[in-house]
Formats: sequence, structure tokens, C-alpha cells
Amino acid sequence: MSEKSVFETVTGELDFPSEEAKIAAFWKANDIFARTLSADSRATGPSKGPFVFYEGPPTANGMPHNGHALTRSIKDVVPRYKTMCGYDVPRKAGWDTHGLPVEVEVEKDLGIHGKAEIEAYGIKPFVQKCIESVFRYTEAWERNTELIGYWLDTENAYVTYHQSYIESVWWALSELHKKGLLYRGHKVCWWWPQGGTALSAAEVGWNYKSVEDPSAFVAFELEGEPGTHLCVWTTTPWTLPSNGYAAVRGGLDYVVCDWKDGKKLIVAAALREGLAKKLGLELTVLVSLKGRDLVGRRYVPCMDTFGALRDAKADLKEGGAAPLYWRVLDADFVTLDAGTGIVHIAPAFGEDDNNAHKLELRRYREPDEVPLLCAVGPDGKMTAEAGAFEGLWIKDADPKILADLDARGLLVFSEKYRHDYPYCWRADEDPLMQLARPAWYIRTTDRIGDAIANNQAVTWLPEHIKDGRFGDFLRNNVDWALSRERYWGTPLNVWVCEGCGAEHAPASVAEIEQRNPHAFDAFRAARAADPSLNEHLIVHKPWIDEVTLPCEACQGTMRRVTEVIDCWFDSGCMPFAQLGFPHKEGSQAEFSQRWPADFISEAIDQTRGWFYSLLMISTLVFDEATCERLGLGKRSYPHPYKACVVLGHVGDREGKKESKSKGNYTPPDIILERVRIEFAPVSPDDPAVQKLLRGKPVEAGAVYAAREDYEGLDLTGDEAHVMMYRGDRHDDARPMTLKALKGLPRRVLVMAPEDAASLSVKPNAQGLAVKVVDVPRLPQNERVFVEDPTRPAPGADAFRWFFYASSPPWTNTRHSLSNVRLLQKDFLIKLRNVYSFFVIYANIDGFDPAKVTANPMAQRSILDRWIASEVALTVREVKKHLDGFGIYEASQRIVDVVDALSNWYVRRSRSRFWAPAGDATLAADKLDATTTLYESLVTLSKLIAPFVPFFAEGLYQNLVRRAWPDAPQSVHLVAYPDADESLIDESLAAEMRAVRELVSLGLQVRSDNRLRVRQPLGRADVVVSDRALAASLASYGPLIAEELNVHEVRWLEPGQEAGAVHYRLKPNFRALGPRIGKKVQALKQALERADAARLHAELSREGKVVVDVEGEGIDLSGEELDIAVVASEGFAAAGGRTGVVVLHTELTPELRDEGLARDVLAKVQQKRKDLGLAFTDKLALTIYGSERIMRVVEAARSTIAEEALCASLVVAPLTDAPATAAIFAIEAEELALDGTKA
RNA sequence: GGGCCAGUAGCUCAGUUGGUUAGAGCGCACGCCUGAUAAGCGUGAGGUCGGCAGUUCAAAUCUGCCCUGGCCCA
Repeated sequence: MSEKSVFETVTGELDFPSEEAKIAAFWKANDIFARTLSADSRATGPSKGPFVFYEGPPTANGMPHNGHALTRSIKDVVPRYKTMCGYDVPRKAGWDTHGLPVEVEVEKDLGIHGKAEIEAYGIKPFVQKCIESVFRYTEAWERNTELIGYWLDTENAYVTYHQSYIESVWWALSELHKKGLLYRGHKVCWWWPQGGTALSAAEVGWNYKSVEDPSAFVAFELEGEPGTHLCVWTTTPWTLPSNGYAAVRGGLDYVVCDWKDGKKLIVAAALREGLAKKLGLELTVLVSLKGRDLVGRRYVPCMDTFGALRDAKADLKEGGAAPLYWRVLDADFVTLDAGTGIVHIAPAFGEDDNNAHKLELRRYREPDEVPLLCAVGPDGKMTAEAGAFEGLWIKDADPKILADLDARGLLVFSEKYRHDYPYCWRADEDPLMQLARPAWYIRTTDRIGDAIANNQAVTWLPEHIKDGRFGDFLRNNVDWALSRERYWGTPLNVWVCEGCGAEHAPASVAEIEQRNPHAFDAFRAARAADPSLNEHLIVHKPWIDEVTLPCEACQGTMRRVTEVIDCWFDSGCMPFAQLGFPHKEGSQAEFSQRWPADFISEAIDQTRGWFYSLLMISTLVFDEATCERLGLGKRSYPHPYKACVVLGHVGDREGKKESKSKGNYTPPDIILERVRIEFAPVSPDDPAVQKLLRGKPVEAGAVYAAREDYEGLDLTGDEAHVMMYRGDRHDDARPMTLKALKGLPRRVLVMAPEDAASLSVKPNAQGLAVKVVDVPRLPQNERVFVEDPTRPAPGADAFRWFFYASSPPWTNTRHSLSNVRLLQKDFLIKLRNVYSFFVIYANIDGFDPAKVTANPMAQRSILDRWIASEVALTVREVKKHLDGFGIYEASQRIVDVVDALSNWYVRRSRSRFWAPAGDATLAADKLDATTTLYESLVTLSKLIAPFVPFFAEGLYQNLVRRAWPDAPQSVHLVAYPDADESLIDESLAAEMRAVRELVSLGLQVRSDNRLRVRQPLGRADVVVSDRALAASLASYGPLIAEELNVHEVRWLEPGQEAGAVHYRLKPNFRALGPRIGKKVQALKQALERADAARLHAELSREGKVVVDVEGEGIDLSGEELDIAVVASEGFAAAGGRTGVVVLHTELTPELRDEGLARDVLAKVQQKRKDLGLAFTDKLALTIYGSERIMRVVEAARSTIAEEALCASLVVAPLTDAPATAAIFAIEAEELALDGTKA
């Protein structure tokens, strides 16, 4: 049969990771990725030009996790697809290297914290440490990149701390400065007074405490209306000296009420009663008014702190002047939840307060001239402005201020109030305070209309981001607080003259040197003395702080402001900074080509991060005039990205956020490499463990882990056989039995002392208290791996596929080993089985696609044409979806076609593949089948290449490259398949769908009636609802007959089968609803009662029927009625949408004999298997049996001999059987088999 | 407290221009098949579509309120 094997046998073993490793090595050795970047080295035809993708830089300071696996899977599939479609898709890697997290890590390493300690340590060595620590996880990242098959140009990665990158960022800032969009203001942040540093939002969240603070109601007397007071509420009396405004909400109702001694109070109407109760007063309402009636009114400050400013005014933009402070404002953050509906505003404290103040400032011509009211120092003590309170710690000032107000009759009421308040997470006793710090801003609100217009042009996936989360953020935009009072970041490139205050924002080192040729002498000298000094530090603190410039206006000295900038600004500059634009030679042409991006994608948390910084910077920097000036031509929105796929988060199997400290995450390696988890061994003698064991002994060879860890390894049942080894002794693995113990924390393992001894590990001293995060950092002899050796890890393709096929990428994903395996089975393993099936038979027949030619498709069998059509349809659909970034939808189509291939095409075609070689007709048909399957698999290998690049490559190498060694070297170098429209046959597809449903119905009938498929039946009657379809299905009779194992299929009309089937008529609601409205329900009832057969006959005769509904005749066309056939009760029948299948169930002796023959054949096949025969081995067989067996076997002799590849077949009475032969019973008959390899 | 997203079978998820038998896979039960074989396949049970109201001839789908979870913001 076989001359030689063209294809390499597909191994039975499912070890995807090791196969993937081989593919990865192949790519590396042959430089495949680099070759996909240019049309010259691809086989995809002439270049279609660039398809621009931007890599959002991950921070190199942390480890890659499952969320990154998601983003990287998505970010990889699109460029791979576009590359195969003929586009050039450069993918420059990038690293986000600045920011507080880096500083915090270094602080941890150095065992210091706080700015004071950093400065004591020295900023130079500190920054040096920062730059060194940035890439501490590079190895892990590169490994992740390679393992997951994320193709990225890592060699030429952009790095945000590089000089060229920083100079690009400087250029952008310099542009903004020239446009007047950069200004100095104040930013309210959470401030740690004792430490003298601001805390990030995340840090603030780490330590909220429930505390008691004063709750005070204070009277602000209205100007020009002595005795009438606004009643305001505050829990921070220490901010009252810095009061600037009172805020109401314009739309709310307020009342003026009688307070005491003829004085009046104004409060929100809804809160009057509550206040009256507190005060024990009536607070009789005198006048009602709206909040907006109060807006603009001035009041007397309750403290005289900034008395000098009482009458100060500032010029308004629209002319005239307005007093600065102590006015009533309208603010929408005013609520009726607590207080009085009138809010005390201290612009220096509280973000709402400061924003309200900033809104006021916008009215002035010179907003920067307006001083900020602040009577508290950064040390948390009252300043000289606070007069008598000077030097008091804020909390100590509270009671004194209240007493002062009380003495002056301005304290309406005070009490204690319990609420949550943030404390410093490093110094538990220190409360934080909100404090306005001097800060640099970008005036984004000035150009917010442009940003909104830009956003409107972006294609967002999912769509709701555009007007939802992102649109909202833009609509509520506040100016971008750019500066950070830190050390490790891009230095803000603004130099200010000591003399005249002039500002200059140079765009590069060269520009600085032009003004001051000696600017960098100090750094260069330092570097000459110490060559280990990183060259890029030339543009960093503290060296850059030493650079001065001469002032062009007054010849004074200009010094740089001390701040660094928000690292979101760094990453937002990436479209041009990655190219060193505009400074770098040639960057202009390159940028022009690579801007804007066609596609970016990151997780949803980037909405206010990278998505925002990209869009905002691009909007501000690249306005029309600037584009023109830079020679970029006219560019319309959107930029810098046209489409953005917003990804969801990856959660654990319960949908909870994966967290390292909780340990509820699936380590990526468990998917990508080996099914194992690291544990800390603990002793069963630990009292805490004893409690959980409840007297259960821990025997040698048995270990206990948390149920979550047990399930995390995808183990089922009560116990599992696993291998265990010490962290550094993989070769010394011991078999153990793992059990789950309820209540055990994650990542600890209870083991008997003798097991611990045999593994040379020692129980953890902390016992159950050991922290999950610390387990991987324990000494080697305190760590053990538990590995499930029975099933290899699913691998990278499976991991990737999980993200594509489990749900649309913007929904949150529940991730676990078992979920990944589930989807893998559904697609990769199924496809691999088909592939393996193909290789087995192709090799048996010596099939070589390069040397033989099958019939043209039009002449091949219906199954061949069908699957070819399905594949072509799939190609068409997949491309359509991918063009719109519909990755999930595309993957579903792929799953469907693989199912069609495996579950129908191969299943229905199996016998064709083992047709004997002698028969010319059958041989030709076999060649058709083999070729069709081959072509399908080759197309699929290309179709799935962007999704599962490793497996696709394996397919391609074996199927294509072995037959055509000159073919393009990799599947990733070839063109993405085009749907061959000539192969698409939509009606064939519909027919086959119907056939599959009819078969399903037939099998349902067999199942319902306990008629096994092996027992042939005489006849199946099929009634199809749709007449047109019925006619075209006739030719599928033999196929259905074979699948249902019946002798004959008859296509019937209802009525022909003695009541087994009848019609049911229903209104077509979609069609009739609009026409007859309410009456459809009555019509439905009428149709149920009517004689369906008569109506149906009338409809086919006349083309319409008239039905009487509530005394009114309604004309109905065929279109307006749904006609279904249904199976009647009491028949061996089943019905669905397509039609009804009725089986004739009576068994004649002949049919019984046929069934018996099939049973015998099954036993023979089992015998072949028992003998270990290969698919092509011949069998010498003797069948011993009863008289009936002998008769039946004789009758089926040729079938049995052929099906079971018998070289000889002897039939003999059972009495002749050798004594050793096993006797089988089928029904009442007995037989024995004797066979050997022929 | 606000915004956005989600809630559909035991589990993981599809499904909306509103249209009358709400789908798939896994798991489970029963069974088939035995030349893809430590594979393959079928059938079935299982759903008040988170709850309550409303709009409509008709609601998983539209509207309002509420509950639960996630994310972002405060």
C-alpha cells in the first residue's frame, strides 16, 4: 500500500508546550519574525503599505501576569493577520520606566522611606539605583514574550528614560509652553505632613481608619443683610481660616428661618428639620428661595485671616472686575446627604474645593495673580496668617477655632462625628491632610472641544466607551496636573529667570547648549570620572538641575523648576518619542508614515491612563497649524489612534480580581509550561494545623493543600496522585497523594515529617501564617513544587485561544487552568485529531499532494463540495470579522468549521478513506476525499495562523513544506487565504444543515425507543416543513439512511403516513403584527382550532387563505403564515423546525440477522484491537458459532472480510472452538473467535 | 456617594433594528460507535433570561425603580 510517508506522523501524546518550544526555536533560527516585516521577504505579494500598531509600554518594574497575557494575545493577533494580508506592521517594543513605583521599589531595597531619607541618602546614588532597577524583570518579560508567541521588536525597544525619548517629550512640552498651555497653579493632594510628601491615590486607600472629628455648623453673615447668616457645615474646622467661598446648588430649595435673638439662618429646606432637632429650636421658616438666588451674594469671612484681601478685586475677561473671595458659588457636588446644603469651600484643601476655585479663576483675565488662601504649612501647622493660632498642629487648632467662633456668636452647633479618614500607611498614627501644592498644569480644558471631536472620530470597541467612560471623562475634564515633586522621572523642561521671572522651555540638549555651551560640563566631567554613570542620566535629576541658562530678557540666571512630570505624559508621547521625533534624523518621514495608529489595545484601566494621554497630547500638540508647520500636511481626526480595542480584566474562576497577596491567581507558567504550583511545607504538629485536621492523622505519602490550590491544578475528586520535589531538585521527584483540606490557606502544604525529610525540606517556621507572596522567595529548602504529571500544560496556543474564544475581549474573563483546557479540547485537540486522522490515511496510501491530482471540486462528492464550501464561507466570515477587530466572532466561526470537519465531514467520509486500492472508482473517490481534507487543513493552517501561531506552523510545516520544500518557509510568511467564492454554495450549506437536523431527529427517535444504531431498520419517513427544501433534499436519502442505519428513506407529504404527522399553522408574527396588530393573538387561537390540513391544501392551491377571526375574515398569504409539521403522539417520531422523522420499528427476521452480523463484526474488530494489529494488517480469522451465527456470518461473509481486513475467514460450529477461546453472547446466540495476524 | 459594565441551564458563555419551542460547550444521566481508539459520537434532563413595575398585539431584548458583582472615580 504505502511506498513512502510524505507526512510526519502526528504523535499520540499531547504535549503542546514541547512542540511549541520547537516551533519557537525554528522561528528564531530562521529569523521568521523579522522577515514578516517587509513585503520583500514575505510571500504576500506587493506591500499594501503600513498598518500602524502602537505597543503600549508596560512598566518593566513588575512581573508579567495573566492580564498581560490577555493584552498581548490580542495585540498579537491583529498585526499577524494584517501582515498576512500584505501590510507592513512594524511592532516596536517599549518600556515605561519612570514613576513612583520605581522609587518605592528602590526605597524598599535600600530600607528607607520618605523624601527626607532619600535626600539624606543622596539623590545622585538614588537615581542611579532607580535606573539600575528599572529592568529587574526584563528576563521574565522576554521569556513571557517568547513563550506566548508575541511577536515584537524587542531589540529596538523605546525606553522612556532614554535621552532621545526625553528630548521628544521636552519638545512636546516646549510646544505646549509656546502655545500658552502650560501654567503654574496648585494641586490638592493627600499630604503626609510629618513625612513632608504627597501620597498616591492607591497609597491613600491602604489605611483608612474610623475616627471621631468635630462636626461644626458655622454662621457666615451675609453682606448688606446684618443678622442673616448662611449656615455651613464642616468636619475640618482648621480649614475655616482658609475659607474662600460658600457653595450651594442652584436648583435646590433653601429657606431663611428664624434662629435666635432676631438672627436668621439660611439652610437647605430639606435639612432644616434635622438641624432644628439638633439645636432644639423651631427654626421657623420666614422665606423660601432657590439656591440660585443666593449665588453671587457676598458674606463676611468667619475669621479675619486674610482681611487684607476683603476688598481686593480682579479684572474679568469680559471686562469689569469682581471681588476675589467670600462669595456664594453654584456647585453640583453640593448634596443633601448631610450638613446644611451650604458647603464651606477652602480652595487649598479638598479637591472639589480646589476645582470650584479653578472654575472661578477662569473668569479672570490674569488668573495667576489671584493668591491662594492657605493658613496651614506643609508641616501641618497653622501659619502666621492664622494669627492667634499660629504654630498649632491642625487637629489641636480645631477646638480652639470652634471656641473662638462660639465666643463671637458664629458657632451654630458642634458635636462629634465618626467617619473614615485616611492615615499614612507607613506611619499609622499620622493622619493625612489634603493640601494644595504648587504644581504645573496643562490647560487641557482650553482645548477640550478639540479632544471631544477627536474622540468622536475614534472607533472604540466596545462602542459604549466612546460616549460612556471615555466621553464622560472628557466632558468632565479638568486641567492635567503635570508635575510631580519626585526624583525619578522626565524633568520638567521649564527654566525660570531668577531675576525677571521669564520662562523658557527648551526642546533638546542641543538647544540648551546653544544658549549655554557649558550647560552639561558638570555631567560630562562626572561621566569621565566614572564611566559607569549611565549616559542617559544627562537629562535626569539631579544633574539637569545644575544646568542654568542665561536669561535673554534681563541677562539673569535661569534655573530649572524642580519637578519631574507625570509618567503618563511620557507614555502619551510614545507615537513620536519612540522615533525621537522631531530631533532625530529621518524621524519626520518615519513619523509621517506611522501616525496615526490603525490599532491599539489595552485594558480598560487605561481609559484615564494611556488612552487619555495619547489622545490629549496628540490633540494639543498636533493642531492643524502645527501639522502644517511640521510638514505633516492636513491631518484630520482621529489621531493618534483610529481604533482602540478596550479589554476587560482577567479574574479568577470566581470572577474575583486576581491578586498576588491572596494567591487566587493562576500562575501563567501553569498554562504555558508545567502544571505545577509552589508551596511552603508546614508541619502537621502546628496547633493551627491540628485544629483544621480535627484529629485526622497525616500519613506518610499523603499531603494536604487548600481546596482552591487543588482545583487550581485542575485536579478533581477527593485525592490525586502528584509528583513533589524541592524547588531546586527537579530530578528528585517523589510520588505523593494530594488531598484538599478545608480551611487551609493557599500555598501551604501539610506533610508528614518523614516526607519532609525524604524531600530534604524543612517545615516553614511561620506555619500557616506564611504569606502567599513570600512563598516564591523562601529559601530553596523551604519550598516544594506539586506537579500533576499526568497531563502536560496546555501551552501558549491554548492560552491565547482562551482569550479569543471564551468571550468578547472587553468582557471580564474568568481564568483558570480548567477553563483553558476546556476551550483547548473544543478546538485545538479536535483539530489535531482530524489532522492526525488525515496523516494516518494519507501515509497509508502514500498520498503526495505534489504528485497526484484529484477531480475538480465540481465533480467531487457532495460531502467534499459541502466542506469546501464551509471552509470558504468560514474564510469569508473570519476575514470580515477580523477586519472589524471581531476576534471573538472570528474564533467562533473557526470552532464551527472545525466541528463541521470533525463531526460531520470526517465522520461521514471515514469509509471512503479505507476503500480498497483495487477498485478504480473507489480509489478515485478516496483521492477526492483525501485531497479535500488536505486542502481544508492547509487552508485552516493559514486561517488560524494569527490566532494559534505555533500549532498553525506545525500543520503548515508538515502538510505543505514536506510536500513542497520550496514553499515559503513559514505559514506566517504566506498570504492569508481569500475565500474562494466559486466553492461557496449557500444552498448546499442550508441543505446539509437540514440533513444534519433530520439525522439528529432520527437518532432522537432511536434513543427514545431504545433502538440502538447497530440494529438496521426497514424505513424512515421524512416530512420536511419547507416544500422547496424538501425537493432539494431528495438526493441526501442515502446519506441519511446510512447515518440512521435504515434501508430506505422516503420523503413524504403529511397525510401519507397515516396520521403520524400533521400540520400546525401559526401566524408569522413579524409579518402580521404590524398589519393586524392586536388581532394576531386571536388569529393564533383561530389557527389552532382550524383544520390545518384543509387550510394548507387551500393555501397551496389558491396562494392565500381567508381565516375568520372574531367574525371578520382575514386574508393571509403564504408569507404571513408559519407552517410546521409536527409528529403526532404515539408514533416513533420526532419533529423539529426542519421537519419530522418517523421510524418504522418492526423488526423482521432479516433485519435481526443483519443486526447480528453487525454485532459479530464489532467483536471481530475488537479482536483485531486485542491482537494489536495495525490499520493495514490482515487478519486470519475463524468464527465459531451457533447455527444462526454461522448462517448470518456466511450471508455477511464479504462484508465482514472486507471491513475487518480478513485474509481468510473460516466459519465453524461452536463445538469446534478451542477450549481456550472466549465465548461471547449476542442476544441468545454464542460465538467464539480465533484469529492471528495473516 | 456618582459613572460605566455585567447578571440567561449546576458551571463557562452566546443571543437585542422587540416577533411566540431562548442556544452552545463542559458537567450529569442514558446510550451509540469501535479502521482518529487512554480517541470519536448521539440523545436527554436541566432555564419564572437577577427582582418588581411599565410601554406593546408581542419583552431576555425598550423604559423606570430596586438587588448583586466588577471596574473607574469620589
